[in-house]
Amino acid sequence: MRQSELFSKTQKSAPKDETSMNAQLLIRAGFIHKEMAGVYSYLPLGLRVLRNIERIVREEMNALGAIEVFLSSLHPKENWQTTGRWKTMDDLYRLKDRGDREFALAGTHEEVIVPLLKKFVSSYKDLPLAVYQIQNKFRDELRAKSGLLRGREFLMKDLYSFHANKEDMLQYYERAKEAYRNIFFRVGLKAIETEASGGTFCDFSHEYQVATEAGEDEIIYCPGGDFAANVEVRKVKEGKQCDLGHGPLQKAKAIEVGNIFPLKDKFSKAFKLTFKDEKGKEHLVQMGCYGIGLGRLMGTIVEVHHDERGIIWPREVAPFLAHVISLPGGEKAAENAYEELQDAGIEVLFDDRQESPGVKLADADLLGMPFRVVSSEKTTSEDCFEVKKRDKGKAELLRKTDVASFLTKRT
RNA sequence: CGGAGAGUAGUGUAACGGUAGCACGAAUCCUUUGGGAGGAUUUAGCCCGGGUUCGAAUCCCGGCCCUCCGACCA
Repeated sequence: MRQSELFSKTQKSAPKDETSMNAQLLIRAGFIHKEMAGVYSYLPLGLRVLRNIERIVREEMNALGAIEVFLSSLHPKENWQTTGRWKTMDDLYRLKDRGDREFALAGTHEEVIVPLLKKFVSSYKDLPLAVYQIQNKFRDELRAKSGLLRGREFLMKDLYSFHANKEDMLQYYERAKEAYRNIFFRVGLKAIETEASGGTFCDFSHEYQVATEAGEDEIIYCPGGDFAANVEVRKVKEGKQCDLGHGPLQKAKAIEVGNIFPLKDKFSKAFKLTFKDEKGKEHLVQMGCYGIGLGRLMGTIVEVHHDERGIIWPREVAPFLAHVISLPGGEKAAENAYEELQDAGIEVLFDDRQESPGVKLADADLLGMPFRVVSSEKTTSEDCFEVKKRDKGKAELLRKTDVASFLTKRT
């Protein structure tokens, strides 16, 4: 993509009210636009990041054997009355149509997926079954905050699994953990699998927590990685020695980027979602549900991967792998590099704008592509390009023909 | 929802109760070009509604809205 054709622009200063790093950097860099507190639009570069996160999540969900659907956002009030949450879910958006008929705006989708599956699930032969979607959720947060970290409207991947018995559900639950670990690793986050409360749903759940001061949760974890719990479950104390000799347990603030629940029959009971076994006997379906907030994930990545100059996107989620910068004397070679790198299958943002070198280099740091490829009078005279990794201090001169392989090399 | 702070141009920031100014951005032209370049000309603003006052960006009241702390939170 040519930067001269990109309508979003960078800002030198962040909006004065934004104190959270992800909001400051993503707004300054033109990735997102705030419509109101907790509600954001995604601009071209931000959308590319979001789509990359979605792609990773889809790949891992599909590998888990889950099937994608797209459920409605407007829900009949009756479904929410059936589970009792029309009254009890405080952050549920409730709305009326012109005839005063009431609806819920999707805050989550158990109320839709469970009754939906009643239509299709009746036999043990229909199980197990796992469906997921990537879709907006709406929650009437009393206090939306911290940029993309807590919104009123946000993109979520929600997976629901359905099983003939609890053992099968718990087995799938373990496989889902594996998928979640893969997802967080691929988006460049070190997520700690954390024991957490099951809330009103079940005895326990697991959260995926990324330790950072920007977080609003608190976890206690073993530095050796064999135990972690949200402080809400109070099973252990900070400072207690780890049983396996990894030293004292530590406390840290963290962002919850994922949460998985062994629901059992909580919702299948409410909607009477049942199946008949081999002998014709009827049982409640056992369920699990598994969520990841994708916008929050993007915000978390920025919280963790940035420096004083801007964002440092991990490779798999970066909007483009390379940022080709055309400086005076290197314009023509830059054009060639733009075409040739794309021909080699590399996604390139090409800064072809008529701006001073200082502006272009500062913007490259702010936007945060993993590689910066500079073409100038100096590099052209040596038949080279200057290549710099965003997270490394020094640049190196590479022969033009070596650049593509250098960028695609996994290091 | 409780508490605190803030709303002035696209962004950031000034102005004692008395002419709304500066920087960046944007536009035009000239000169520049390896870390947010210089000159000239131009563009654009007091969150909304009341009140006090000769006069309100400024003081008072109400509302809206944003941020932060807390509470809440699949």
